[in-house]
Amino acid sequence: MTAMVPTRTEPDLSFLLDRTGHVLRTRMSAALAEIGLTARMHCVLVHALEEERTQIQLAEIGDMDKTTMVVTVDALEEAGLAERRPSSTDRRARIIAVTEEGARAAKRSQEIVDRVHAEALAALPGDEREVFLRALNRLVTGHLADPVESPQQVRRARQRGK
Amino acid sequence: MTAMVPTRTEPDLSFLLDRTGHVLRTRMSAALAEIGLTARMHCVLVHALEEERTQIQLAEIGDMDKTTMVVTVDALEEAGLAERRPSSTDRRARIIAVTEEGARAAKRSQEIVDRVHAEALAALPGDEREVFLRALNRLVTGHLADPVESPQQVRRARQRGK
DNA sequence: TATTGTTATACTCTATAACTATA
DNA sequence: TATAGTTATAGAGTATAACAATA
Repeated sequence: MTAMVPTRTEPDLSFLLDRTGHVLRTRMSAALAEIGLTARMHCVLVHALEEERTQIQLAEIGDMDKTTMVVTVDALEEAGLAERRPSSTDRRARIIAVTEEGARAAKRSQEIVDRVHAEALAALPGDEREVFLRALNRLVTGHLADPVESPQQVRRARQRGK
Repeated sequence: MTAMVPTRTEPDLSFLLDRTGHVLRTRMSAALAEIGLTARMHCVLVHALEEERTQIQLAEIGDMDKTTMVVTVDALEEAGLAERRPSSTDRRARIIAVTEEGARAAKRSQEIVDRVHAEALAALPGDEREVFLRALNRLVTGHLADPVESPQQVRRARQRGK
C-alpha cells in the first residue's frame, strides 16, 4: 500500500480540501434546510444565545460582511427566531435577541451540525480521526492561518449617478 | 494540552475545512497569478499535455461546465499557451493543443502548485502529515464522496424573448 | 471624525437556454 | 435524435458606496 506507484501524483491537497469542504457544505445546507435554517442563521443564533451581542459583533464572529448580516437577521426575524433590540448603551447598535422558538431551533440545529460532522468523521478509524483533526487544527492556526493579500481582487468603485 | 477544557467545542469540521480550503485556494491563486495563470488554466494545460483531449474531456476532468471551459480556453489562446485544433475524427470537436510556451508555463505552474502544497503541509510533523493525507483521501472516496441531492438549488428556466 | 446599521446596486461567478454544425 | 462547442444572459451570492443616526 505504500509506494508501488512510480513518480506519480503528489497528493493534491487543493483537490482534497475543495472536494471534502464542498461536499460537507452541501450536506450541511441540506440538513439545516429541513428545519428552515441556513448555516449563517445557525451561526448567528448560537452566538447570539451565548451573550448579548450586536450585529457587528456577530458578523465578526461568523466572518460575514455587515450587509450580509442584515439579510441574515432579516431572515431570522421573519422566521420569528430572533429580534432586533436597541442596545441600552449605544443607540446606534442592535442587540440580536433570540426568541424562545429561536432557542429551540438553535438546539435542534446544533444537533444537526454535530450529527453531520459525526457522520462524516465516521468514515475514519478512531485513531486516524484524532490525528486528522489535530492536523487540521494545526493548519488552521499555522501556515494556513491567514489568506495572503490578494491584490487582484480589486473591485472598481461604482459610478456615481448610475 | 489534552483536555483541560470542559464539555466545549466539538471539533468544528465545517469551519476547519472551509478555512483551510479557502486559505489554500487564495494562496494558490496568488501564486499562479504571478505567471498569469488561474487554477483552471493550469488544470487544462496539464491535462491537455498528457494526451490529445477535447474541450469536453478536459471539462470533465476539471469538473467544469463546458461554458466555463470556453472562457478558460479563450484565456489560454489569448495568452498564446494553447490552441484549438479540429479533431481529425470528429468535426464538431476541438483538440486543445498546448504550445511550446504553454508547455513551459505548465511546468512552472506545476512547480508552483507543488510548492504551495508542500509549504502548507510543512506545518505538520511527518507522521501526522501521512495520516492526515490518508484520512482526507478516505473522506473523499468514502462518505464525503458525493454531494447530496440539493433540491433547493433549482434554477428557473429563463423567460423566452426577454 | 468615526461607527452601526441600512438600502441600493454593481460585480463576479457560474449555469441555463438556445443555437450551429456536425454525428 | 444526440453531442461539441458557442453565445448571450439569468440568477445567486456578496461586497461596495452612500446615507442616516449616533458616538
